[in-house]
Amino acid sequence: MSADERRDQVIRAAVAEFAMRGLEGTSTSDIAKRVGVSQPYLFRLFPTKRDLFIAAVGYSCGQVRDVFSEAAEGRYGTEALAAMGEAYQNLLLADNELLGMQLQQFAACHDPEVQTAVRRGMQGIWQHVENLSGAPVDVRVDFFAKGMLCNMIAAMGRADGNDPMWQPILDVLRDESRAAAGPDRASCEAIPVRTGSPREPGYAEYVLRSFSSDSDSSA
Amino acid sequence: MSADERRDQVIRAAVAEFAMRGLEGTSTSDIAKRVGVSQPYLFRLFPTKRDLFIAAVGYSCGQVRDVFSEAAEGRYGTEALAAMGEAYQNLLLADNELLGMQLQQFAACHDPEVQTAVRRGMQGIWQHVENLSGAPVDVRVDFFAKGMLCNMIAAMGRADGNDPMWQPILDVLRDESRAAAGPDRASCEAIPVRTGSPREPGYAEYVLRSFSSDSDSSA
DNA sequence: CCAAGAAGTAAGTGACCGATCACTAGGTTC
DNA sequence: GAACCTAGTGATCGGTCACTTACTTCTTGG
Repeated sequence: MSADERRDQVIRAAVAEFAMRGLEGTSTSDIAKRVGVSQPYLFRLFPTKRDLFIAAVGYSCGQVRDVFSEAAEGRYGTEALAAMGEAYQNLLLADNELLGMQLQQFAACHDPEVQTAVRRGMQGIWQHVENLSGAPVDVRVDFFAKGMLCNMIAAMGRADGNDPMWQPILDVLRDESRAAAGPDRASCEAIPVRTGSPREPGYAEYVLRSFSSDSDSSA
Repeated sequence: MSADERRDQVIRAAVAEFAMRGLEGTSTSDIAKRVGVSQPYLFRLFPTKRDLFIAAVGYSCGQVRDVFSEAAEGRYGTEALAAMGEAYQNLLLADNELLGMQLQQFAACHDPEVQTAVRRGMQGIWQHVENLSGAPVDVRVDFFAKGMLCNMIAAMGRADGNDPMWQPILDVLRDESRAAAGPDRASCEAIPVRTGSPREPGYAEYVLRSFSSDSDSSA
């Protein structure tokens, strides 16, 4: 298997592991074990654990963009937003690595390099939602705000809808996103949608930047 | 110094440390150093590091409640909510441990015991906001959703308002909370406010539960 | 056929971490 | 003054961590 293919495999495994225990709580052995390679080999593919984490952040942000693209296909304005929101909530219900990475990446923002990567990833998602929906900024702010609240409720394990306290809140989150797509909010319907935003450079770009010519110069 | 006073001191130090590096990234020596006691002594005050983290979660949730109480004093309905929101945003600007604990506690929710503690803490805050504002559930959902979004933007270091991309978003967050308190949303104005919700059992209750009679029975 | 380079690993390193244990100092009570 | 309690420490242990070094095996193209 080529190193690039391996790197891809490692990143996917890293997403799964980092999503559970975070940057500091995950050992490189855990990731190596999941891939099925030796732990030292990870350090040939990625210079440091943090760099692998950053790549995982980029990958998972790309996944979010893909989910949004798929959900919004053929829809416009707030209707697209509602579809994206519903797709996202459904994703949180299915135990998914996306939630974990969302939580862990913000928690790891104390590290400046991680922070920069997270910022870039979130900007990419934000831009993508703007391109897909064409909705005005205040509507998008609402969209993201509620998404973040969904994350927190899901983190607390109350996204399955079996809790008397959180269920009404989840209902509000779901109903409002549906209502927003209804006919009473007409301002966005006519906004032309700029689709096909060029796929932003994600983890692949990172890999290229870091490993374009990884030579043992001292050998 | 009595053990209870020390425990309090340790919890405050733990909040500061855990807020930065999280449950797994913080060493017990770091916390001990900050307090000025030996690291082994922490384990006389708290049985495990995780228990200390849980106590820190409880403490920081209590702080949030206190901030809300102070901000909402003498205000009602959405007006109280707006004041709380503004107080919270100002708190995020001043580099505060609250943000870090917010982020870290959700990231640590993979641990079931931590998750339970976080859920209890957030339920306490949620209940507190309901009591203070008396606002209907959809308004409160909006309030919390935007608070969570503020957290994320602050985590990315863009809460200081010097970023061309995030500034408009922060403006929306601030303006909307103000507008919501304006006269065009009257439904909540008349709702009587139940103040003085009994201070919920926080970390102190935890301490009592765990250390009510800590005896070396084998000696 | 063989050299060069790439994929991959076994073994190891020093640092660190959470937790334990045996112990001391100072005070209180009969 | 013996018995007892509480606050607090030094030493250290078993284990884990990220990362390194030196090696082997496989592939490939001239």
